[in-house]
Amino acid sequence: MTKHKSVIIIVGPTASNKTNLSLQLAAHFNTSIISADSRQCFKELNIGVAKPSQQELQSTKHYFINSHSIQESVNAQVFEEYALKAVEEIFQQTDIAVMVGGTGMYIKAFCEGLDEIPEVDSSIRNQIIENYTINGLSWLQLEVEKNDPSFWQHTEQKNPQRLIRALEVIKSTGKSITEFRKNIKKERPFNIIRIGIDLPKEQLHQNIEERVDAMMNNGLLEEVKLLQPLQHLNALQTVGYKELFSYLHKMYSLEEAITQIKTHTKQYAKRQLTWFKKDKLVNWKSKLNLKEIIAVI
RNA sequence: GGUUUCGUGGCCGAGUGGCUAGGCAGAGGUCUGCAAAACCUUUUACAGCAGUUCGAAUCUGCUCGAAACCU
Repeated sequence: MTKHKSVIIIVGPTASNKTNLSLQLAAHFNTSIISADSRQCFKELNIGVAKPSQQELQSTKHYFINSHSIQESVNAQVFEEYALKAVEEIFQQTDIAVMVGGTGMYIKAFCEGLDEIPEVDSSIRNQIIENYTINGLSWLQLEVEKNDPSFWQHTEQKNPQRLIRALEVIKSTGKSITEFRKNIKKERPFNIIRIGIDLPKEQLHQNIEERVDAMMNNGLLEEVKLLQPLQHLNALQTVGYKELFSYLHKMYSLEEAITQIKTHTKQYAKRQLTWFKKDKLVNWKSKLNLKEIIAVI
């Protein structure tokens, strides 16, 4: 059975003009766009996450943009489910869907699926986090070593997020998280075409600096001030927001905060590239040439 | 002109005879439910010259440079 439906995924670092390309593609194929971005899905975040403009959002249907609240917990599994549904919906109209985004893990979850792990009761999770907050990393390390020694041997032992995850799974299911990790890539009922945008580093850095300046001119600081009461939320541990919270706490000057945003955005872009370069199925392009990309498809 | 204090890697900063300071930035990387997160690896020093010493970023002298005060 050959698959006659396809999802075109545009990946690449932040500020590489992916949004623009995705809009052109969607217009060309008369289809919709699924955003694969862990921050643009939040309706409360606007200027700092470089969303498409109102006009662009009206001209093309976008999924996973403004679809969630920063109060909700959004993660790779939520995205996988949401995006698969969206694709199904799009395929009722046409044979091609466009996905665009920079969140590597979300895209991986969409393409390959995640192993089934039973949902963890939030009270278990909260208790672990509370204990960790009070007793620190060494407590977490001891707990994991005691409860799940096989996982402990093979994990990043100083990475609290991974340790918390392993601990909550074994406490809630009685089984090690390693038992759930089958590493089976799910087969999707559609083709996946991956296109990566890779600009020269100097160009990318220049784009980033210009975009940060533009965000400030467009009122990012005002947006951040309004969100200040919620700054503890994970969704606000975001480049462009956390630095301005620090500025508002007088930890450094506005000028320093802006420099930090630029630096952190460049670091983020580098991490994105590291992730996507590992994916051998990505077809890399250095120019935003629609014809060239359509030729690949 | 004089007195004093100081000069540590791209930046901040500890060290006052022998033992990797550390942080930031830079470079490279990891990744199955917080991923714009979290974590790992890593390059670059002791202003210069001469001296004391087995051994000097650390002590002495001179030179250069900076700051403060005095005239």
